[in-house]
Amino acid sequence: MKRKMTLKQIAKELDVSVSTVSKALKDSKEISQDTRDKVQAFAKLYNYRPNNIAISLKNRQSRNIGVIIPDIVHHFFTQVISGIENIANANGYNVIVCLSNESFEREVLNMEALAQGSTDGFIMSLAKETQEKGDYHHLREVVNMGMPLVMFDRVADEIYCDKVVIDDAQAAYNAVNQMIGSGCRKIAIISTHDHVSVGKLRTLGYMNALRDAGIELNENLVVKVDGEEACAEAARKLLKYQVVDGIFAVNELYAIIAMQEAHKREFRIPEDISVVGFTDGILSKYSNPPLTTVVQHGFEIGEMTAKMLIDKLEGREPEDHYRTEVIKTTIELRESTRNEATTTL
Amino acid sequence: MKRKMTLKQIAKELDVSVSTVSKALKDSKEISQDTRDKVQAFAKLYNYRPNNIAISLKNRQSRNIGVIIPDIVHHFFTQVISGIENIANANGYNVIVCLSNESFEREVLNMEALAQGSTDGFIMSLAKETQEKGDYHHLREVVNMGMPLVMFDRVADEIYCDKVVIDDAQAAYNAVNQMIGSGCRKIAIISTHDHVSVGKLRTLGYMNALRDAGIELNENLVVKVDGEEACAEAARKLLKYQVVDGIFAVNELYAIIAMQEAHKREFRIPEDISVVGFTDGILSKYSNPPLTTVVQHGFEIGEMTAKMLIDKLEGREPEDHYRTEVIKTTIELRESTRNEATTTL
DNA sequence: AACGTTAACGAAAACGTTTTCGTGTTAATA
DNA sequence: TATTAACACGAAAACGTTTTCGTTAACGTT
Repeated sequence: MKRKMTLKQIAKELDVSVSTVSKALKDSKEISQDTRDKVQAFAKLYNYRPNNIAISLKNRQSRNIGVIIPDIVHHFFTQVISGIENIANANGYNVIVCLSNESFEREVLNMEALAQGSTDGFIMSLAKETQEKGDYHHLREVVNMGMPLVMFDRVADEIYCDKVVIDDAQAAYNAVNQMIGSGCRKIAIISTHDHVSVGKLRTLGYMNALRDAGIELNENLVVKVDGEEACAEAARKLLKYQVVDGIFAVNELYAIIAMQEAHKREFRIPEDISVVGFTDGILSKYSNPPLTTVVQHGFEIGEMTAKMLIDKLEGREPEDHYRTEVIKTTIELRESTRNEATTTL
Repeated sequence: MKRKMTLKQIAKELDVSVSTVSKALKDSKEISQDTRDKVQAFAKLYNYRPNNIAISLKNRQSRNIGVIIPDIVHHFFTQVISGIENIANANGYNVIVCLSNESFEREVLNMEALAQGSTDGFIMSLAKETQEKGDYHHLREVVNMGMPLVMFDRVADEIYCDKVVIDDAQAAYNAVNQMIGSGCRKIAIISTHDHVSVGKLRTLGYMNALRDAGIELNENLVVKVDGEEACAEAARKLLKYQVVDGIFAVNELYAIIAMQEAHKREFRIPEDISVVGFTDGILSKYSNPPLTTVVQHGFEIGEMTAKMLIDKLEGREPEDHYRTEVIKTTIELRESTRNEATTTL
């Protein structure tokens, strides 16, 4: 490993002091033009670059942003990372990505490791396990240390920090409302056994939409499942034993699976049954027929989290004041729904 | 921002020297049991953690791995990152992710920024622009500095470093061979205008498979496209003007698009036409019918790159000796092909 | 009494910066 | 000529560690 050029070496070579070199490189007028030129030329020649670590130590900041997410293979999270990276990069920050893999322990370990100087602040979405446990001591700790924290998507209400979320209930409401507008009356919802808000909120939006349209809630059309197989099974039952003319699924995958089951039973989509998903991903775009979905705008969420964090880091926002930004969802109308001239949201 | 506990503070509080504290915390027997206990208790009470940055500076290593990839929203890359993260984490390394967004400039900038102490080594896949330019000075630079570099997928042959790739030609050969085995004789290939090896190699494998099966190459069945629309157009022409009983696409998306076009023209899949894609992603699994694909095993590729890098970093591999690992691909047989009892590869 | 040994600790250097506060030299001013 | 101001630079501290090399005191050995 070749030694890297340092101020000290330059100083020695040019027979000046380290301070002089440092100042000369910053074009400080405390140093004569002559010396400045000499130093700069030498530095350029040997391709001198200041050592990030030394600067971090000196300034007590790393210019790194720690991102802790449950998992990276989901489209939504990659979009968020993309957005974060975009803003971070533009502001001279690097992004350190850690995966909790939905594990509480790894989430804690990762946070603790990064919190000791590696990172100036955190952006995170909670692991499922963490949500179930409801143990947020690690979050409290970093917040108490004065490290800015921005949570998104899966957030902990009881932690005081900046947050970026979508209005799940409203988004679900809009989606279901759209289905109603296109003539659906027997709309089923396929949701998850969420220990968390997300599933509940989306179900709530579903119910409100029905209520506001004067449609009575049929409990048989409200199903909660975990896993692909369970979803397929539930869809089969739904289609076999119930009268259904619309299915609203709380994620993309469940919607696709429901569509597949509908196909198998020879339902026509969207003529016989409309299907709407949540979280716009690549599946929705290329499924057959393409799926109408609620778009969460992960990229914008990522950008927003990064903006909020950097604002805190650079002192543009007061430390002790926390905001919760709600990012608007939209509906991407595709061919799995009958899209009359109803206003798109 | 509350000050973090440091050795110096502990020393002051307990009225001993910094060195004593440092040694006591490491349970050095140079220090009396008494003092050790006292120091450790105090440190625990105040939740002392050593500052990563200071340690990095001292040890001249960051325990960070820099990963530079063109883009993160593709399933393949997220799988690779997952694999990297998995191994890195297990070995006490963090992963810094930077996106080049296929831009040469950002790739260079990111590398240069990370190379100054932030990172002990790099794992990367080249941006398209970089490949077109063929300008690899930034890679040379980090290699010359003695920083380990591992390239994967889109690699630069002329750079001496560790590499992890798949055998594109062989994989394509196997895929096409599989189609031939199931009775296809008029097999088309939809490839990209790659300035790079990948497209060429896969086409080569396609040709070899035909040759070895004694099937004459029909140039009309070899199409190169860029972009989704172009692909759809090409598929339409293929299906309209040529006799085709199999389509091999060099990526997942093109395969799906080809299937859609085939559906529109009322071809039955796989009865009339077999379709095979490359790069197993979520689309393949949930398309209708599910798509037979060549699986690249991104997770394993990621794990391998991380292993190789860490081996170098920890001195388990000689600095000046470079390996190229070829990760085996497999074929995931699904319902877009007629899967006779031919050996799966 | 002189010497060596050991235990327990501290001082200081080092990692590579930045920044404050001198200090010596020269030139301008009173 | 004496004073001041400007200029050009260096020394040293600081960021938080780790590690080497003392140093001191107590004790045991001849």
